[in-house]
Amino acid sequence: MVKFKRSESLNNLSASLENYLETIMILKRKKKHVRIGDIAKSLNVKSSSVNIAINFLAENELAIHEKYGYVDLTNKGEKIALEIQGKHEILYRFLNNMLFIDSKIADREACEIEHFIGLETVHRLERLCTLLKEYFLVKDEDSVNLRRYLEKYENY
Amino acid sequence: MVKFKRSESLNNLSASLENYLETIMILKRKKKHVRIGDIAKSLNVKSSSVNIAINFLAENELAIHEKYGYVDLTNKGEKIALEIQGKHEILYRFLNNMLFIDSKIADREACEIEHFIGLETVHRLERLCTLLKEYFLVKDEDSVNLRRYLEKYENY
DNA sequence: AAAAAATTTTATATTAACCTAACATTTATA
DNA sequence: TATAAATGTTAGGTTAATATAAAATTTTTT
Repeated sequence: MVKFKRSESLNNLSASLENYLETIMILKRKKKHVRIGDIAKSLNVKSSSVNIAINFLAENELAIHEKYGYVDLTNKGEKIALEIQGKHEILYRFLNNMLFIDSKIADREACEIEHFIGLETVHRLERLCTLLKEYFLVKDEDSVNLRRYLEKYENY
Repeated sequence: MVKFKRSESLNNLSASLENYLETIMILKRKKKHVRIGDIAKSLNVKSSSVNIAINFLAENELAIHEKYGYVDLTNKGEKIALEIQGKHEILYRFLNNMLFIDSKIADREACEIEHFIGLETVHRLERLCTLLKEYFLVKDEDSVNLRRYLEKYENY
């Protein structure tokens, strides 16, 4: 029964732990009170796995969890969650609105890439999107043409 | 002593195994003969770890490895390695030439993202780069201006 | 060619992230 | 309110991916 043992100062979280933080935040927006089981269902893992991860986050002051009670984020945890969610959103929009990747695939890829891309990079990506929309995709027709051009190699 | 046990048909490789394939290919271009130790040095892991991974790849007909001898790729292994390297290259160029991300950071991020982004997505990304260069970054000045615009939030 | 050095392999250990199964607690209901 | 159902927790496994240490093999040097 090996659990989480990254006992040092914990300056950077794993993709998995980042996902737990992100999921708590998303669920909180819908349900107000988040429980271990909600997180498990949302992430498609067992509640025992969630329990261990959340307790680890709680030990590191990123989440709050009373036994058999609700799960919440600390300020520090929420800050990180918001950051990741921001990355996800920008990546998703780039993939879906600019590259016209199918929304399910775009979401899946954004969900992975968000853990490996720096804040500076996503900010620049966001600005590139804005710029392209303003100066390059002026008319609806432009967007249709871009899509047509990008999709040329669809059946690779 | 738990080793790799994904004995099923192995339709998709882990990021780690993809990196081993990619590394073998890159080293082969420089040295002709690749040894376990070269891979270890290149990936900053111990040769014992490399040994286990390469033998697993060999069992799955992606690499060739004679005891105490050289390491090579099978055709199947090379095909995968080329695919990943292609993704890396496109991602790197996008990050570095379009978003003006520092080359070391761009390389590091490309090296992670390459394992999570689909072929279709990178192909569209590549085409977007081509298009932007042709129609949007016509003069050198355009590129300078784009860079200035994207770097506005450098100190976030 | 024998000894020393370097490299590779094997055996064992560690860690993150999951799992199953059994136990504990809370909530709902008969 | 006692019991059943649902939910949460704990204990113990499994796997991928690494590590360390020691044994095996190859290469180099004396």
